[in-house]
Amino acid sequence: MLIDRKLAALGDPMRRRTVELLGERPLRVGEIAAALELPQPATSKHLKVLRDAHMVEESHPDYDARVRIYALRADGLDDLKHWLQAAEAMWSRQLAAFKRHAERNP
Amino acid sequence: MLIDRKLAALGDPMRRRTVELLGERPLRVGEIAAALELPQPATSKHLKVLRDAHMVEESHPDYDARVRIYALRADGLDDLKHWLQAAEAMWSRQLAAFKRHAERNP
DNA sequence: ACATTATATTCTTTTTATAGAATATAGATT
DNA sequence: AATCTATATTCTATAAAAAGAATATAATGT
Repeated sequence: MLIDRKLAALGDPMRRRTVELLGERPLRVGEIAAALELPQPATSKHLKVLRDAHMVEESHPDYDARVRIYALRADGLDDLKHWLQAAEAMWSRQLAAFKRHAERNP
Repeated sequence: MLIDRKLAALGDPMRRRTVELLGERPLRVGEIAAALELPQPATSKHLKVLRDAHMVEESHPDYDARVRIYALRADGLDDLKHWLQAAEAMWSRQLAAFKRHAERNP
């Protein structure tokens, strides 16, 4: 499921940093690799994970067709937000039930 | 960091299902293992991961001291919510900037 | 054409995570 | 006391993830 891939993708510190870097502006692979202090191939692989999780997208600038620019994907957080909203609802229901239970058994 | 542990914890399908099960009501280890169709030791290990990520907590009922009941932890989603809020802010700033850029270069 | 640059893919090695089996611990039941 | 039950811990094997090196691809610059 996509939400699994997103959570797993963000579970890795390097990828979380990548997302945070892209939060400032779109970047080339090389710039990301430099910022992460990681070899380019490793960086490319992390980017693939983020791409497969639909968190980022690639684009080819017209001034140089070799370059790939990665940017946050507009709908990248949607599933995560939905899951978190549902989780929050569960959470508060469960906690309310627990509270009622505790009040009945003081 | 705790947020890393939370994201990584939720990245595993079994643990995500565990959280969703506990969203209905607190459960014993044995009940969770049965629901996941996973051996008890494996289940205990997943629960440890969730505990270490401060997502769930253990309690000992007084009617049987062998039993451990796991429940969602009240503050379990807080860091996640904060991170997501910050991420959303980044996201929309970045997308707005991209939009401005696109409008300048039609 | 040749060298260089940007990125991706493949392969290998190392690390980490997971499952599964066996055992440990502690408490309940008879 | 002996046995059974609930859960945790340890150990081993396996699978998956990560880094690193080497190579591939494709475009640019000379």
